[in-house]
Amino acid sequence: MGRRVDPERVARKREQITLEAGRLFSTRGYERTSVADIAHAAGVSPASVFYYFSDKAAVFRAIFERDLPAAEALVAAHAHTETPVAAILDVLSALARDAADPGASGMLVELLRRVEHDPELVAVVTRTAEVLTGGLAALVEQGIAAGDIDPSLDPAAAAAWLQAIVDATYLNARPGHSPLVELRRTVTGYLTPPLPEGDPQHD
Amino acid sequence: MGRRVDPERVARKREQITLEAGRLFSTRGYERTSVADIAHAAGVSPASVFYYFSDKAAVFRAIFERDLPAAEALVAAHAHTETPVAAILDVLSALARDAADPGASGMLVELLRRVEHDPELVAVVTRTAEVLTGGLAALVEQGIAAGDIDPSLDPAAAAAWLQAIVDATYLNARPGHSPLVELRRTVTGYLTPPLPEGDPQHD
DNA sequence: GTCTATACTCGGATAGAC
DNA sequence: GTCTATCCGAGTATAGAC
Repeated sequence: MGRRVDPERVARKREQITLEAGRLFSTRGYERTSVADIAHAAGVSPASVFYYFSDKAAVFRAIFERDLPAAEALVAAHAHTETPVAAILDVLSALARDAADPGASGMLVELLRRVEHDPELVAVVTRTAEVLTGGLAALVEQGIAAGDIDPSLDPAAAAAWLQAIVDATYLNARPGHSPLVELRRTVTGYLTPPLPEGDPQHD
Repeated sequence: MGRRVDPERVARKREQITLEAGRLFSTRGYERTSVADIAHAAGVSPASVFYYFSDKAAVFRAIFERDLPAAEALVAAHAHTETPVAAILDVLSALARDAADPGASGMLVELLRRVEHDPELVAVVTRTAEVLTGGLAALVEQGIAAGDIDPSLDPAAAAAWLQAIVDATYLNARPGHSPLVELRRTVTGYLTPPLPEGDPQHD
């Protein structure tokens, strides 16, 4: 009658393997990281990795499964605001926070590479992306309604573009240099109405 | 006494192999593309590939070797202008032109991945990047001098950031969607002085 | 549950004939 | 120059002992 498996122990083991795998994938790349490498880093045997994961691709997917709750929390935290543009900047800054981390850049690159070959990975990341896109699009709509954002923008398209800009900060990450200033300046410049010659003040 | 090798023929063969390799690398990825795949696509044997290239990595590098003259021509064509902001937009539009090509996104990702493991590839692409950065930085300086660009911007940093925005168009590429509108809007918004409350007119 | 050992496949690169 | 044939190393995944 004793419990056969300790789900908490399993979760810890998976977490441990996932952590080491993430480090290796981000630095060496997916194909150049062998399961033996992961097992060695995690202090287990290759066979144990296959006990906790169905195959190598599943190890990679596990890294991104925890992004969904984080994205939901981020969006929820800024859903109700009276300053939509500031909220957008906060969300994007949070997303770009890790850009300075040298491994994060490599991880994004590997992700972009892998999604083309792993349909299950697509399912994992599109859910996260949809949450972010939806949240950002809603904020863009609020900004338009408040008159702070150019009404000619399509909210969904703008949200996708803003995320692409954040991704670009990862790709062009340089050590010791935070992209936050450029990011803020770019985003505000993109969202703000172009002030076509004449309506300078309205208060 | 006849010439033993026909350099033009060699160039054509290399070009042919490079072309097919580029297609395969961009869709399947570097590691998942075997030399046998490239040879088959080019209609030659694997051994012939190694006759024209020292190894697989050299085939990949060859794809980017022709970018340097293109970059030099692009920069030279816009070096002397009286409308620096328009020139910058032209240069960036040209760079983003290929973003519509499906596969171009994959190629960018593969490149970013490979540079971390191939020092010779770094040498190839940094020369191209330096040409572009130098040309763009010069245009930014001219724009500042002309009063069209915010003087608080650092030309070199701005040039690097502009290239990051071009990368974003690749990441945001979707079939049937031209990135040029977002690109123009984003770049002008970034470069233009922010008009801080009070100096609406100056003529 | 975790290990050792291994079956099986595949890819890069070379040798040598023509 | 271009081919066929092949060597060698590596990597995923599994079988089965403990």
